[in-house]
Amino acid sequence: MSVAIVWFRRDLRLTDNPALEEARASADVVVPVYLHAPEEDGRWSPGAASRWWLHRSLSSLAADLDQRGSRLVIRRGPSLEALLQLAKETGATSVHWNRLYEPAAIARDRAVKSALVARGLHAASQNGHLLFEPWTVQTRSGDPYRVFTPFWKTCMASVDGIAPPRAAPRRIGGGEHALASVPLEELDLAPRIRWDAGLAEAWQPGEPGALKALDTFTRDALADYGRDRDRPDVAGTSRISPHLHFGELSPRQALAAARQAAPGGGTGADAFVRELGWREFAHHLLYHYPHTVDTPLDGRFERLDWRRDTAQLAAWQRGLTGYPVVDAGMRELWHTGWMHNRVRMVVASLLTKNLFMHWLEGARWFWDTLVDADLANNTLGWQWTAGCGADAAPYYRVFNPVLQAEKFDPGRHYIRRWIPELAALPDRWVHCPWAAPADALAAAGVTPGVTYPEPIVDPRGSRDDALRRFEALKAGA
DNA sequence: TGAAATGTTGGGGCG
DNA sequence: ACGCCCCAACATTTC
Repeated sequence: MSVAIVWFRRDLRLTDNPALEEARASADVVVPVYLHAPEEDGRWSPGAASRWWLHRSLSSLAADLDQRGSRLVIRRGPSLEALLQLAKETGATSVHWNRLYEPAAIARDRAVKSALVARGLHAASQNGHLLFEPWTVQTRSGDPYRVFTPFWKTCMASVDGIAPPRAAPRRIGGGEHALASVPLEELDLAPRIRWDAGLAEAWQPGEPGALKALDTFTRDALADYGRDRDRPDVAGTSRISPHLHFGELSPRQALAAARQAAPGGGTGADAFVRELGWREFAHHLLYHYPHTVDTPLDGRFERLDWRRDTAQLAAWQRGLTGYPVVDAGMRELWHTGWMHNRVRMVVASLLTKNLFMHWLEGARWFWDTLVDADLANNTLGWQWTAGCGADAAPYYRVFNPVLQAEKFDPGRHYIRRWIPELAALPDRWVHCPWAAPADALAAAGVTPGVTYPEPIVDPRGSRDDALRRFEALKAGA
């Protein structure tokens, strides 16, 4: 009886899982394993919200495997030692996994693969995480793309070659083993202090929840995605980002769902597929420019003297900046582990371009609080906003929180939901309470500086200030 | 996947 | 009927 190990990492699904399929095809018995080795992620080991999600997703995967006659083995790292030990215990002759693209994961996997091979084991990695692997997309001159549109155009030229997702196996078997497994609870992923009620209410981690989210989205929101995706007050987005991050869903499944719902394309489906493209682009950049996790791609930005102000940073983190749309976003993040992407850009712009604080401060906070925290997407997003990344927003692109709020939360529903202390203000002042006359504030029960903060910075002045600071970069180019 | 300043155009009020 | 002014709406430029 031949035995194959499937090493689950961030591909916590049974559908469209190439490593699982390959293992099943090549051996009589498949042993699924998850290895807990956060130290192997280096400085970007999962934050609190990610760990919360992982706990639940692993629990879900274990249940799904049980249903199919299999049984998940959980072990602690180091990964290589754990795999060798497991191979010894099971007599496995091969190890299969799906590739990751973070620098630390690439280095670890490379070392693991060569060590396994050196000990006579077969080690095989697959693509289960991307539509286009980073080294397959390049400019005419053979360089990586640094601008999204031409990158995506090149990708789309071969999009028809992407294989349709494969169905999950009905039965996997092999679960009768008596292999030791660390109880999930012992991994200490779930919070000890119960701050996670809001997360639990908002999300269903695991493959069934992922499929449900994708299905709900394609049914209810895909057609209007082009129009509604920028609206934080509307359920206009897919909310599949954490599912994609943990691989409870493959991008191929998302692509296929969009095409199935709108065979001819359609603006909603096209806009959605384009967003999948940004995810691809983020991974492309991270693969080719791994130093960007903590260093600006545009080297001139290393000279910038970002401000440090722990009180202001704390106000930003807690949703107490005095800008309703910013505070609404930061509170949505804290409460649900997620923030609408339009609002992410607004809060990031305020931090980096009005408060002029280092984008890494924001990246770290997002990393700890987002359930979809993803090194590729987070790095691209923050460098884009700060203006120091590939295809970045130019330094003079500063979001005006009031205008953005007017445009994308016209009904004030988003603000009223997350900033209840402003809910009674008339529409006119909800996005800019500092401009409201005293009697309107009093009537709404708002006392500036007491029930709701005064703005932490003056947007006009700080914008001009930031532009001056950035100007020095241009001069030194 | 900006905002603000500046420029242009065209309709309507009015003498 | 005409020119003038105002200004909203839109386009372009600049940061």
